[in-house]
Amino acid sequence: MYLCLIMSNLRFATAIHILVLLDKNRNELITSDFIAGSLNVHPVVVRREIKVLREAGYIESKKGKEGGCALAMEANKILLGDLYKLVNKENMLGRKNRPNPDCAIGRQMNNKLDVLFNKAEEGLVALLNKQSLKDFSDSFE
Amino acid sequence: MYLCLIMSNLRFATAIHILVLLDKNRNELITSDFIAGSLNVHPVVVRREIKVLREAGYIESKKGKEGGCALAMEANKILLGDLYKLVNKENMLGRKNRPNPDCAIGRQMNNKLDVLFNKAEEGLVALLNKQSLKDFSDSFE
DNA sequence: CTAAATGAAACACTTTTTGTTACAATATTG
DNA sequence: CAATATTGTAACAAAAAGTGTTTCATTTAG
Repeated sequence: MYLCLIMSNLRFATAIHILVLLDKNRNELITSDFIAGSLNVHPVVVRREIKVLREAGYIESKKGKEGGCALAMEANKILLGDLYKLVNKENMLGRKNRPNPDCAIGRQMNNKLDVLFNKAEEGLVALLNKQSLKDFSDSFE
Repeated sequence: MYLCLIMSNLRFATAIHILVLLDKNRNELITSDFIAGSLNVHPVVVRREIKVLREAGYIESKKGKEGGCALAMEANKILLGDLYKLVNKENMLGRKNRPNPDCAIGRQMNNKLDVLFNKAEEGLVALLNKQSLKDFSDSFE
């Protein structure tokens, strides 16, 4: 398991933005250019995140002219904690030093930090999972 | 308030390592060189973190020959959630894009994310605050 | 005075993250 | 079938964040 405690990238904000737009435009195919316009980033950045969301089963996309993407799940089944884990999959664990193994404390430190970080991660994900994409999206006017 | 969800730096791990060493060597002044040896990093990196811990009142240091630093508080008064906030003070809020203000969704997004991130941060800090430096330090053999 | 330590600034280096270009593949429309 | 609009992806460039290092002034003990 991994733990990310500092949101040092924009991926969670980007992913949730994409999903809200798709939820607000159900029954339509939305292009990455349109999403990029709302997010104010490059369309390729959007497509990168779309790939992750698609592979996780949250959305599906259609290639070619008149293509675009749409939600592939009910919005109330998409939980924000799961989304958080998804976009931070690779580097979830809090970063650790490589302490001196000759030091009695240093030797044990990373195992202790792992325990601490894992507990924190579980709590955080559980907390975020109390809210679904639907809850979040419905809070918009 | 701020929220950091991904631990993309080593500062929390470094700060907690320093504090555990000081707790395990109470009644002694520990040099940044000694700490750096245990952490396996440059002494200046240690002194940078020591400055933050000192200004927060957790430790005090003595200059000059035979100098060093020591805990300035009881270890059970130092809560890990507070420590987490301290080392991530500047960039705690999850990072956000700068969405297009002409988009009805984009316009509202960052306020909504702030609410979400603040709630998550509070929960995370509360969870970490269940553990003090003493609890953590005592778990070492 | 000398030695050992902190304090702090400045800069270099590395890693992470984001932005951009380019182009192949695919599907729709006429 | 040709033209067009779109996704998908790779490769690279640029920017930002984080860490490492050098340097030196200051302080204190002996």
